[in-house]
Amino acid sequence: MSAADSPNQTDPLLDAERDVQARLGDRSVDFASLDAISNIYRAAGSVRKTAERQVLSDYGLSFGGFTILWVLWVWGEMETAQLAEECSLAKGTLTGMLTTLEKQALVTRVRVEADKRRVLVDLTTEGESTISTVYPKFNAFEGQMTDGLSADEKRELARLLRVVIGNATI
Amino acid sequence: MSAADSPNQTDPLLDAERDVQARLGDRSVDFASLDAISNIYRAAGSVRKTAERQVLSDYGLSFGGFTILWVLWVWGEMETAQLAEECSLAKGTLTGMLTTLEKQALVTRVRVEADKRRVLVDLTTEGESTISTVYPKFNAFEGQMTDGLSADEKRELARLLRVVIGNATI
DNA sequence: GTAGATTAGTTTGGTACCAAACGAATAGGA
DNA sequence: TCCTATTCGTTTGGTACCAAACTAATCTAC
Repeated sequence: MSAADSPNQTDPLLDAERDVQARLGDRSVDFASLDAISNIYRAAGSVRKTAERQVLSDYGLSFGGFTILWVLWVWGEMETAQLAEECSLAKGTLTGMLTTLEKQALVTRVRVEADKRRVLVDLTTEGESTISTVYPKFNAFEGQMTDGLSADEKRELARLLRVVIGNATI
Repeated sequence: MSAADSPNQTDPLLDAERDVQARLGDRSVDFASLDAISNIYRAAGSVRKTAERQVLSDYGLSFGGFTILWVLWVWGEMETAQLAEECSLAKGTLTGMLTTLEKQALVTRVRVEADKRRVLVDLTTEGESTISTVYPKFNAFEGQMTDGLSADEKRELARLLRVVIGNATI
């Protein structure tokens, strides 16, 4: 616990809890849930920003663009709807991001002959070369972001988050 | 473990790992870090969307707007720079969001007389009333998102995430 | 075979978000 | 006392993102 490490200093976390409780008066606050959930955002935001600055900006990729390339790289060509689902994006958002990636010559869109409503998205040769260069760096970055955690702790973190993801996607 | 629960079904997580490994060939992949970090995004994204839909939309608040109100509510009036830092937002972003909240009559901006570069932001009476109504619902929602985790597991989740946050903000 | 419902992707309108450039105000030294 | 450097918040230009409206294609009943 960070508080135990420095017993003579004020713990900002406990300060925050005390201030929140003061605002809430006699109503009870579920601090365990509050801390867990709020740290999820903080972690996601700072890891994302750091990834874009340290890894992705060199290749002109946003975090979302990187995710799209990665999904296509691992699972192969895919229809728009499935790709949006896989990347957790609204389909309208994906349209715009694919246009960006198309301009960068990293992906192609091909209308399906048998059903002209559908569009197949795939990596170009350049897209494949980009993601296969970037991904090892990104994975190393992921290791750096989890530095200080044992392999078991990383797996435990992933497991606890899966519970939250399950609760949120219901 | 989810794989152990259903030994006769294919585990999508392991499928993904196998496919990623296939793309990487003989290069090694740090799957423990990959799963931990990628679940942070997934969790943050789905919790955020769910919060906006289930709790915040009733009050016309975005997630960012809610965070601003919450910080002001707990710690009181604050200068723009400090508020941006506290909310993990770029200062330019905060300017726009404060304009939105000002239009909604939830916050005020007052230029500091002694130093006219500075601006103090504070809740209006309506802003205070809004956040004190919304926050208990939001905290209940946080509990719902961590349903299935013991109090110890929630605290462990928060602790593991603090390590990641520390790594990212260096 | 065609009218109506459904489905797929795109467009639209709007907020959120960042980094960098900017302008006004202050501070600090010569 | 200026003159420069610094420090504020805002503006700018651009992407990302969502929900809802829209368009074209396909399917289903009849």
